[in-house]
Amino acid sequence: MRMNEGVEWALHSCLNLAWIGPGRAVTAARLAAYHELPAAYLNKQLQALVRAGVLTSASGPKGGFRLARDLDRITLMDVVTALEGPEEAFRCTEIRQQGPGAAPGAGPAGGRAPECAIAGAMGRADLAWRRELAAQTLDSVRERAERQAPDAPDRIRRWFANVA
Amino acid sequence: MRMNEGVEWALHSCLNLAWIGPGRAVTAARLAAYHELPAAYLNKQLQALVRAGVLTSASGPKGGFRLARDLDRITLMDVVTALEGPEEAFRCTEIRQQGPGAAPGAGPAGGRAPECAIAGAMGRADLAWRRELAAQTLDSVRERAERQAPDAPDRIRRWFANVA
DNA sequence: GGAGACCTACTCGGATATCGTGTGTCCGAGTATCATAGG
DNA sequence: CCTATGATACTCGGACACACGATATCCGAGTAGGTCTCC
Repeated sequence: MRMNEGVEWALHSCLNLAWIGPGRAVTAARLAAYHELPAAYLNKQLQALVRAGVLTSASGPKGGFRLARDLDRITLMDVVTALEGPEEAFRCTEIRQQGPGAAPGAGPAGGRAPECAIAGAMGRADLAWRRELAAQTLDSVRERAERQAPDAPDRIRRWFANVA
Repeated sequence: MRMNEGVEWALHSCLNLAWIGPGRAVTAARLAAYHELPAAYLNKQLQALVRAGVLTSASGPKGGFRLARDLDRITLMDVVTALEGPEEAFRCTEIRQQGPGAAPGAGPAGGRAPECAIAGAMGRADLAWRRELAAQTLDSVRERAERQAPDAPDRIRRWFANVA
């Protein structure tokens, strides 16, 4: 059970976009170059964020990506869901209703069987995870990052300004 | 990000083992047949549980698997960790320290850089997930399952008795 | 009749193929900019 | 000089390969029980 690597890339890119400022769009190539990532693949991840409404994109010269809203209105949950999909990690395949020993009354087609106790338990854990993800905004992450490296915003702003 | 399907199989098998009773060992083939699962592959998952100390195994005739301890001393966390490994889903690859814009002082080799704020935030979510997994014992799951299907224990016990 | 050794059948355990999803790459559609020509 | 038009370069967006891990399978090592033989 391994999370898509693009989640890390996307989160860093969102923070970088915020530090650069909403003034202008930044291309996927620039964002990728900053961390030496494959540009086309990062582009793919950013597309997913656009579909999810976290970023906006523009084609052509002076085009690129920019944040669709402020960091304090973007949660970790938004980014993870955009890239990993809405489904939870544990997928109940209802094997309890398969095989010779399955309960006769509650067939898969018959329906209205109460939720599998195992799926319910795993679902509670998943819910706790999502709750924590939704409780943390990218702005809170940015705040912690700046506390650890106060010079980061300036350094990043300057680097992107020079390259552009 | 999808969890190993074997987790579901293992959890159901543990519950079945508990309902059958600690009297005798059950082979992977029997456990698999009950849900029409590939026997050899289920065997592989059960092996992992043995390595983790959740089950014990015995070879030869009258061999098979049995619970290493009572259900109330086995948590969902035990099973998940046994099959998925101890690492968390989000792996920080430290891309913040890669590329031309990386902080000069805190190289990967230099070390003692404070934890990445993003990894920390994702880690908190992972911790909430694991905490919930560790808080739920298989016995509590069994209890809920029996409340939903009170006839399940008897039906299972009888099926395994007949086949054996 | 009893005990010991051998044989057999059965199970786990790990090494070996196959498949699917994530990872990475490429080319086309669309657009803002710039140069150019005409009024 | 100002405006309209076409060419151009640049960007995103989705279609196309590749790789690695999960899935599935198979065969060998080890063991308990049964059987046969010998005392």
